[in-house]
Amino acid sequence: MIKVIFPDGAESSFEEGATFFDVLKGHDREILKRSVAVRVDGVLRDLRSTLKGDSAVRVDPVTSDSKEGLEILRHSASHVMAQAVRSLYGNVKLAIGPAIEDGFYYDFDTEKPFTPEDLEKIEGRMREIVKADYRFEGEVLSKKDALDLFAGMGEKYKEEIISELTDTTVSVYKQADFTDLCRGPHVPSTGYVKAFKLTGTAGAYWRGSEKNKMLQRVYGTAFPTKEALQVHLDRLEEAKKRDHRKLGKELDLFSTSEEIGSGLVLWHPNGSTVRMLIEEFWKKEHVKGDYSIIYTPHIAQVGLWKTSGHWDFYRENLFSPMDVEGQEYIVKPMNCPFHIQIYKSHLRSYRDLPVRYAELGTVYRYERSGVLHGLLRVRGFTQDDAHIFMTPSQLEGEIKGVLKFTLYILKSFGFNEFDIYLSTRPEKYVGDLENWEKAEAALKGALESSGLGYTIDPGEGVFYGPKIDIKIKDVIGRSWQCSTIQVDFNLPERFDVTYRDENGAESRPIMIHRALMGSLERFFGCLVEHYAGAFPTWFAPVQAVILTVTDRNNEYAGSVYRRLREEGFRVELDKRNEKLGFKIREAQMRKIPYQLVIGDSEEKEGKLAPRKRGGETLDPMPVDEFVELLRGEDKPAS
RNA sequence: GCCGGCGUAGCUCAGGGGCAGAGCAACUGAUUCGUAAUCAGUAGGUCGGGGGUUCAAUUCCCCCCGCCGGCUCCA
Repeated sequence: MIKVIFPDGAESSFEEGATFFDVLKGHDREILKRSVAVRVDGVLRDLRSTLKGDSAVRVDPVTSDSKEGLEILRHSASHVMAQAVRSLYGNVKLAIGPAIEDGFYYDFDTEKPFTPEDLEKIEGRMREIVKADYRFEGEVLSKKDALDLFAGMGEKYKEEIISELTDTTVSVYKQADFTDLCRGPHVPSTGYVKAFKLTGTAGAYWRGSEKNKMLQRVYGTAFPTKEALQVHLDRLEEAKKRDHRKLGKELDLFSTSEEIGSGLVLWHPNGSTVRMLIEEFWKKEHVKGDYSIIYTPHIAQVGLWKTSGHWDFYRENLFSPMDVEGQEYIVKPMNCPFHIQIYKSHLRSYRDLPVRYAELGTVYRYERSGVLHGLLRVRGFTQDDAHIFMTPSQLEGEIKGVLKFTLYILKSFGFNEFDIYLSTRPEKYVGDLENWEKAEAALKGALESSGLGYTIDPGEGVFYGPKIDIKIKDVIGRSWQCSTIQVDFNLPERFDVTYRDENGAESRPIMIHRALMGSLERFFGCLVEHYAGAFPTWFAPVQAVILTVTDRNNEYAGSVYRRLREEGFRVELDKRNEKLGFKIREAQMRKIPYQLVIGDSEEKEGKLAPRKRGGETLDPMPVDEFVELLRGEDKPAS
């Protein structure tokens, strides 16, 4: 007999050879219903596998609503999909089919790419397979037997995977006549994959390398219940509604033009107003934060970037040089060399440090056409850039200061949840190891003494130094990479940046590169999606629109309009000969925070009747009172 | 850059080898109206661009451009 200990502390005994089905059945039938696998002394196993060995084991059910369980479910769904594809299309080779963040995919090597109709066909066949409820049966083979098996099936990708495994045995799973290489575990049978949907196709390189063959990937998702699947699909719908590209058009915020070129953004008056307000706020806060605001040119001699190292590291992303009287110039891909030149325009003393230069610097990078995406990935964008030059002993304190400043700015725009990452030295790097270690330690120290939780992203640092990235969470839970704080020992070296230390000796300062919003384009796109276009009053392009009920009210409405304008508010006056309902609808669709209704009764009493964007109507109030109300909202969140 | 899809009026979209369609927006007129669409009329197009097949191409084929979903990349 083997003693089984459950997570709640309960214990029972079973014969060796009992399946985990039997084990759970005796413990809790409800949990068994939701279980897709078990953890046995910490190791994931199939429900169908059996108890053996030790005198006592701990058994934790893995339910489909847990993170692990969901992964198992989705992984099984990918096998169901592979089975469907295999049965529908003859000459298909299987590559890999893992569970991912929001679902699963499977890569196939096919003669013809899948069409949307194929997707429906595959989904239909998957439903048949689910209905047939085939058992997932695991089997362990020797490496050689497995190689023979998959070689016999012509599965060259599986062969490649197996031959690179170091284990002496490999496991395979079968359902009906379909066999796949798989570590497992799986749900007990295909019937468990009740709620799934195929979501798209894509080309994907074998093993993620451009040098390899492009395979056909099919994406799908699966959930424990139809309801959970629907919630997920609704969330995708919601994200679609918030898409900044769609809202950008609807709210007349920005556009791009085929005649101008890809990835180059035109900021329309509405979008420009938001940007202007962001920039004004940004500048004011940077002055308060002891930064000097500077401006630098858009083109410069290519030598600057040869010195910086970017010419070697990022040449394929730089726009081609232009010839200016025999000198090669490029349009700038970053601002740092300019800031360094300003620093170097004087001899600096340790007493001058830290020196903080901030610039809303517009840069241009040649992004490959396939990667462009709305405002989030463009070829011309404005960084809210700054470079801080400091002594080594100032480093940690400066990083702390930047962290605090960053969170303050982000919170001002209504973002309150963050994921913080510390990216360490990548494979391709410059500089010596000692400096890298110092820099990583300084970043870590600043995070820890600021009491901020973070995740380490190994090898994701920039070639010249480690960095902290802050991702903001939007209102529907998506992450956006905006802020970055990078330590750099390299550029000061390359540009021979110096200061005189306490002993009058020439010393090397350290630089921090940092951007809080990243780029204004990206940050704006994020704001659009976070607020679904309904911007807070303080940076809404139009804060209020006055709506007259009839022509009789035009004169009074005009005086209210002038008053609000004089107070500095962004107000419009809609005195078109239209019904009130029509004007409200239009203002509502433009997501203007306040609609101010003025009819005969308001006019008589010198009032206005505010209606909020959400539909709430306020009692008519004197104009002065509304001025106070609006003034109260016309400022950042924190 | 690569794989796939798409590109028709300002916007959203229908159509399809034989005269180019709707709704909204625009414009004109009527209506003076109280919290999400008043009515009528008018105008609007190189069907992304170039080439080819055809008596005839917006429709079929090829190339290019742009956009979308991914892959790869992202200082």
